[in-house]
Amino acid sequence: MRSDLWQNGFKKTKQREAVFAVLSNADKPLTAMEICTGAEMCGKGLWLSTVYRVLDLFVQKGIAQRNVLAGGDVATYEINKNEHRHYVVCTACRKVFALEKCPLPKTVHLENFCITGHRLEIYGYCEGCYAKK
Amino acid sequence: MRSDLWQNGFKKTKQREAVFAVLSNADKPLTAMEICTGAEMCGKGLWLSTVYRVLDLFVQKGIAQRNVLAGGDVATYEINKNEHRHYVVCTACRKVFALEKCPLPKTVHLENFCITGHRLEIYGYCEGCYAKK
DNA sequence: ATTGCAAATGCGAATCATACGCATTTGCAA
DNA sequence: TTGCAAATGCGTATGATTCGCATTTGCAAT
Repeated sequence: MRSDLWQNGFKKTKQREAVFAVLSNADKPLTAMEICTGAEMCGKGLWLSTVYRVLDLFVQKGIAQRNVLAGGDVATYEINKNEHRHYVVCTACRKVFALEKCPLPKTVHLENFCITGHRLEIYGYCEGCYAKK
Repeated sequence: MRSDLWQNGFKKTKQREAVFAVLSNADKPLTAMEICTGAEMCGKGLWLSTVYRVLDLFVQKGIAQRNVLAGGDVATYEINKNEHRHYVVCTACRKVFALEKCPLPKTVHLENFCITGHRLEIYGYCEGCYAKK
């Protein structure tokens, strides 16, 4: 775990560590609910509203990123690795796969706009769902 | 207005025409609420739940597309033009601008996945908001 | 035109994700 | 060890979206 994590002026708590741990071990973006049920809180419960608060903090501090995948209606969160990640979503079964590298050229530039990031999602049918058609 | 629109087996109603008209005249994706208040229903009110139902129908039939722009929590809808569109979002003031052309190379391909589309969003700061920092 | 009926809408209430409020608890600096 | 600001537990509020049902309406058949 990053040792500088808790030195940005905010307190180290079990809840925050738990949320961070779940996000760190995930290979895809997770919903607040998934984080809540997936968290190991040494036997004690972790409240959903706390998860949201922790996530808000992480997003604000740049530790995590929030987004809503295509067609979905719940937000998902992931650790903000500096190399950005993109996902492939099956519109039939809603499974999510990570893309290894960003297919976007590095040269993108815009007039009168300061680009800080981008979001790319590819959607379609995964092998299994395609077969079913 | 497309003349084949109402021949796909569903009824032509004032409400559907109104929603379609608003979406057609928009130059950016709109929320259900914006569509609701923007609709001209010859004096009569248009209910939000009806707007949602009409939008669901349009999405199902491929007439419109639904998405949730980065950082936001409400869905937006737009007419599904065959040439796809992408947007630039200012994370400070939440203004949305359309991108003229897709910067993604046409050659993107994936193993074991049938790509039907993609979604790209660029975010950052618009001129005004950048100046304020 | 009129009729009949399935489909669509008006309207309100339900649901679900997310935010908020406040009393209690907990890190951590002094 | 103590004090206090910050964080959490826990419940409730809010806002977007969906559902249910009685009424209305488009349209095919008469």
